[in-house]
Amino acid sequence: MSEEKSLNFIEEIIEADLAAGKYQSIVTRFPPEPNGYLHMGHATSICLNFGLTKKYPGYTNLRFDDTNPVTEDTEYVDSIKEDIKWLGFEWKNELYASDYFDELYNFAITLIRKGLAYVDDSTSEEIASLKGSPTEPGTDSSYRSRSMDENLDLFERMKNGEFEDGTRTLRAKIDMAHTNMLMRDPLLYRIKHAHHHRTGDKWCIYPMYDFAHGQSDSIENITHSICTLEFIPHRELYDWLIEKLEIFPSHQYEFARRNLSYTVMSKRKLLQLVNDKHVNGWDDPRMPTISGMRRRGFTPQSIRKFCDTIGIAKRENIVDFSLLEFCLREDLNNTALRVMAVLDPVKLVITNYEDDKTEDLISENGPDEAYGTRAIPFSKELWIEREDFMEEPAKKWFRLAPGAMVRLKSAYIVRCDHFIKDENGTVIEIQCTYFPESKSGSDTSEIKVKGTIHWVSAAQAISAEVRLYDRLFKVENPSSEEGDFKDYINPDSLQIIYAFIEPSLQNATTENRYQFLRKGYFCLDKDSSSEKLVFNRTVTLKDAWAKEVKK
RNA sequence: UGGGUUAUGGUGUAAAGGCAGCACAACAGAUUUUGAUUCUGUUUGUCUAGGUUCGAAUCCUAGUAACCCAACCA
Repeated sequence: MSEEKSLNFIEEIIEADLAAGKYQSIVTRFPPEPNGYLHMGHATSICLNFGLTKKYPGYTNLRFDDTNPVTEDTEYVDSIKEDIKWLGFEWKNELYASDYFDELYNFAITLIRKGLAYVDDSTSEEIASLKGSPTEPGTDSSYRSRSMDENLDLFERMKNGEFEDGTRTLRAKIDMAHTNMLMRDPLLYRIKHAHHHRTGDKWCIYPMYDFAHGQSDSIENITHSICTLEFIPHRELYDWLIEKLEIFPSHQYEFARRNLSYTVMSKRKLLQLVNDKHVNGWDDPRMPTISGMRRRGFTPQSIRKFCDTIGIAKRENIVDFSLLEFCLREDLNNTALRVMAVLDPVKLVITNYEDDKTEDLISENGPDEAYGTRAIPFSKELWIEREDFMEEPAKKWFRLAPGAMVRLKSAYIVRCDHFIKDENGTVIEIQCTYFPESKSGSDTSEIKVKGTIHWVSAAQAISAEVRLYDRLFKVENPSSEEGDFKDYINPDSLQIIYAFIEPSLQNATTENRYQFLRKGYFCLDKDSSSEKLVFNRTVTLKDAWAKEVKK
């Protein structure tokens, strides 16, 4: 009795291919260029490609598309590998387009011998002007009719380093009047005297994307090469090269990249945010990078669930950020340890509690009994949340107010008798009496209260820095707004506060996730030390009262 | 003004000529020692105009809108 989950269009293609016996098993690949950090958009591609070969027989390669030495670096290779592993996926082979440089060079010679490629001495400006426009055909380069021998000779000399950068290129000979601009004699190789992160100074000519990607797919026997919509025009060239080279026929399929509301998702824009110091690096918890989200406290499960839920299609989209938050909270609710922390403290004094007494009260650690319990110190002076007291209570107010009663979570019911203000009118102390017989777990008081609030004992509380994050942008789709996307940055996306947290948190670890009761999910930040704890707010809890207040 | 791709509630995604479904969001209620969780229910949709058909989101015709393509980037 398997639940009937509908297939996305790529799964349909794969099932048809498998059913027709076209393939016995499939091979996919995740092909990042190592020139930046992975973000949520890559996560969809990773979940798709690796997910496919979990569902169907076959495997997925990790292939670094490193054909442009000036932008690429091993620093990125390492972070990409770390991010994929963290997301919970394993690649079959770790490969590099640069592994195929010799083979690619020979492919180019094959093309020249077939009269399908030529060396062009034109400058990039000349090439651009002869290219035509989408509505006008291009013009043949005057070098297009060079003899095969001359092409072979010049291409070899290009490889040998005889020419300066930009003085010559190798181009495919297709059709300068083609309606698809990419088929107008596309560049295959360019000269770059640059150091490559893997091949060093061995090469001074490097293949273009179009002459590397499809060929690498073919060399690896990739059956389904999945990319995003903007590569649709490339498919015609992809197929042309494979056909002329007579190599393994990989096929390209395209899906629409997923966009998330209230953020941006292009390497270029993310790089600007980092360079212009709008965020503190690629792993800033506000960034939609995998490393940023990891630091923020996202779990791999929640990201995988999200990718699975939004699915795959070919139309333009902006996914609600709230769906990501839902997937996050769903996972965190099941795993986070429950603790108490007061983010905006005000003193609460229990006037009828003994002055020097401290008692240990028992509180549950997690969402169910399996997580066990722990002892929390309770005493006469506590910190409670400032927003849990209202001098003049609103209607439907369940919390503290003069004369009102609430339960202190895992402790006693208290009644507010007095409060003290400073000269500015700010409440600085709330005085209560407690009901000893209302003790949590053995309550015989028969007092019913509607509200339960969290607290920490003032004497034992420890102080911690807490970083509260909000959305990075003020608008749903910063990229589609007038002017520069950076004009729409939310200036209040980071708020740093100092909170009182319960003493057990002294042993907090980065592996654990915590729910600060009634306040949200938090995780320990890497900036923490034994003297100073730093927590990141991953996401708030849903807040029905906040909605009520808005009305 | 050429070529390509796409159009289903506020959002994302199903329905391969036969009941427009699912999830998020929103709203209402129940439970609750977290105004959380959980549970129950409600609202909202096939781009437009024609046509074929017993029957159309799906097929046909004509429109409309959005996105992509003129880097020695990927």
